[in-house]
Amino acid sequence: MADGRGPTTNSGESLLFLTDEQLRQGTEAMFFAYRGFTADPDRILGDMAYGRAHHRAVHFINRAPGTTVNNLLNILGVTKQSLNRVLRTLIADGLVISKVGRNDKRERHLFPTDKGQALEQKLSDAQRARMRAAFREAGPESVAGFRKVLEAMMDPEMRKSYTQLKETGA
Amino acid sequence: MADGRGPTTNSGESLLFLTDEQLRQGTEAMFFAYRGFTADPDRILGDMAYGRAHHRAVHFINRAPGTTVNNLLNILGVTKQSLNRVLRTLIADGLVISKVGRNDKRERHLFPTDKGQALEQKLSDAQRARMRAAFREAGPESVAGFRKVLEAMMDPEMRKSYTQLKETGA
DNA sequence: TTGGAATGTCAACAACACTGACTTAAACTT
DNA sequence: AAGTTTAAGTCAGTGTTGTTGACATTCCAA
Repeated sequence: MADGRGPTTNSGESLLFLTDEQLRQGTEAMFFAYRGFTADPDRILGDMAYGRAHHRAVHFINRAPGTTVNNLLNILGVTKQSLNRVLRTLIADGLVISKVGRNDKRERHLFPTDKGQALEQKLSDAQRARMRAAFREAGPESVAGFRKVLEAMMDPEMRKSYTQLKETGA
Repeated sequence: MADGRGPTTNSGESLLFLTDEQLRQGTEAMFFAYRGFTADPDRILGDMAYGRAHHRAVHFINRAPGTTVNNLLNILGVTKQSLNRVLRTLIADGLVISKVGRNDKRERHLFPTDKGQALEQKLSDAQRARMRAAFREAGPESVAGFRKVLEAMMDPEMRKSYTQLKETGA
């Protein structure tokens, strides 16, 4: 439908990469790739009593130790009730420690334990293995483009979180 | 850990894009971008009695009209019970029609109705608007890299489905 | 001291996935 | 013709993850 646009002269430069068909392929690529992206950690988590939400929490607590609950809430984009359920089990199982803030005692700062770090390592090893293979197959220029498009696809607030984390880890 | 690797001479060519830090950033980019990717359709679906699963089903039925239930099952990667729940409501609400196969009467072929096409259009318009903006911002070369990396990240079977669909729509 | 912010908890609920068991009908296979 | 396999659909139960809404606690700040 309204799709059969050939390589018409688009006022000078070719904008073929913006056709509906190209966009639809991009959509489907995101869908299928995200499935692959989560498949390996999901398989590991399936054997335990944990799920994807635990993985995400553990990941960002490892990435930014000492982060507050509220900060984590913003990064993960879920309700505090939802996060709290996950956090409770992680704390109870000794993967995460919650420390009362020194300056502001209302805040709780979250830290991974050795056990928590071990789990994160195990999960991200599996995930990174796939990404490493994909990066290697695609090459450095493709990886740069990959990152650029993904960044442009984020909500502005998420982009801010992403950039902050990026600068932290550099 | 084991992260402080500077720009060492990697036996000739630079493999900096494969460092743990780069891979972690790729992971987080996927996470944040996927959130943005699904945000717009989710907002629309939230007002109705439908969810993301309905979106996916409607999308692929529109994309490949006449597809069988089994085929859809493979594409979506869910159990038939899970798909059936979604399909039942879509058929009941007149968004999808199920036709008995002519050659093989055990099979059901799925087609979108006008109403189903309208919903798909509405959802994918929102999703494509964001992707179009991201593509435009990133540029054609980046888009090519984006697609290349995503393809490499898929499970082989998913990649097959993706390629098939791509050839169908071209 | 009153108001608001941060955190946490309880309860109820919905979406979406899963497993397992079973039925029906059609199509094959021996 | 009888038996097996395949495609689809159904019923029941369960688990994870998300949502609201209501409420308590603690602490900071006006």
